[in-house]
Amino acid sequence: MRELVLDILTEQKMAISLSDLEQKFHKSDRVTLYRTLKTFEEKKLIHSIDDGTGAVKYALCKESCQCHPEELHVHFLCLKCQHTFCLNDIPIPFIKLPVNFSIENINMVVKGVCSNCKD
Amino acid sequence: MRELVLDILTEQKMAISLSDLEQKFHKSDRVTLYRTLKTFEEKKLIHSIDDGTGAVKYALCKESCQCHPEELHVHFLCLKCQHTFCLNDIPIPFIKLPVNFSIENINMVVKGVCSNCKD
DNA sequence: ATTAGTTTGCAACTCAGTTGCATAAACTTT
DNA sequence: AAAGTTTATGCAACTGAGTTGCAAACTAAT
Repeated sequence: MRELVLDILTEQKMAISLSDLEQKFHKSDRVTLYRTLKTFEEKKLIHSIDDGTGAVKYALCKESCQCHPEELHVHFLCLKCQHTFCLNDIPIPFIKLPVNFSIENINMVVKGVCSNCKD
Repeated sequence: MRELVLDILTEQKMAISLSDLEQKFHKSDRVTLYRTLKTFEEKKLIHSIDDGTGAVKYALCKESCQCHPEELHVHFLCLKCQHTFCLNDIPIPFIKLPVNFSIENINMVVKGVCSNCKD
C-alpha cells in the first residue's frame, strides 16, 4: 500500500490532498492513506501544505530536506484549477520579527492564476 | 448582536476564531456569529487568517483597508499560547513568481514562540 | 509453529464550516 | 397605525476533513 502511495506521489507534478489520493484507488481505505501520509511526513519524505482550501495537501520533499525554516519554499494555489504548486526555486524571504519572537516555521501561500489557466 | 460582536473584536489584541467568539457569550448561536463574521469580512471590516490551527481566525482591518495583496501583513502564530498576532508593521515581502503566474492574494503565517511565552 | 510487532480495514466520533427554513425584528409604504 | 417587505436571528441538520480505537491480516524473528 505504502509503495503504491509513494509511486503516486512521485508521479505528481503538484501537491495532492488525502481525498485526491483516495480517488486514485478503486478501492482503498481513507484511514490507511491518512496514516501513510502521516508516517511519510514524519520521516520527512513528504511535506504538508495548508493552502487554505480546507484540505491539507502533500508533496515530495527534495532529497535530504530537513524541512527547516531556511529551506522552505513558497507554494502557489491556482484559484481556477485549484492546483497547488511547490515553487521549489522560490525560497521564503527572511522576515524580521518583533523582539523576543522566535521562529520555528513559516507557511507562505500565494494565490492567483497559474500559467495553464491564464486567459 | 452585530454591535456586540464588533465591540468584542475591537477589544481583542489578537485574532480570534469563531469558537473563541462563541465562548465570549453566555448564550449565543454559532450560526449568527458565523454569519456576522462573514458579513463583516465582506464589508472589509475584518480580515480572516488561516493560521493552520484548523479554525480560521478574524481580526479588525486597519481603516480604509482594501485587503489588496500590497497591503497585507504577516501573521504570527505562537505555538505555546496558540495566539495569533497581526504583525501590522511587517508587510508581506514581494515575491517574484514564475512567468505567466498572476497574483491575487498571499497568506503568510510565521509560527514560533511569542514574547510572552518565551522561556 | 508461536510470539511479537507492524500494517490495514472498519466503525465511529469530533469539530469547523455551512445551508435551509421558520420565526422575530426592523424598516417602508400607504 | 396596519399591511407588506426586507433583514437578522435561531434551530436543526448536514458535509467533509481529520482523527481514534479496536480487531483482523500480515511479516519477521525465535
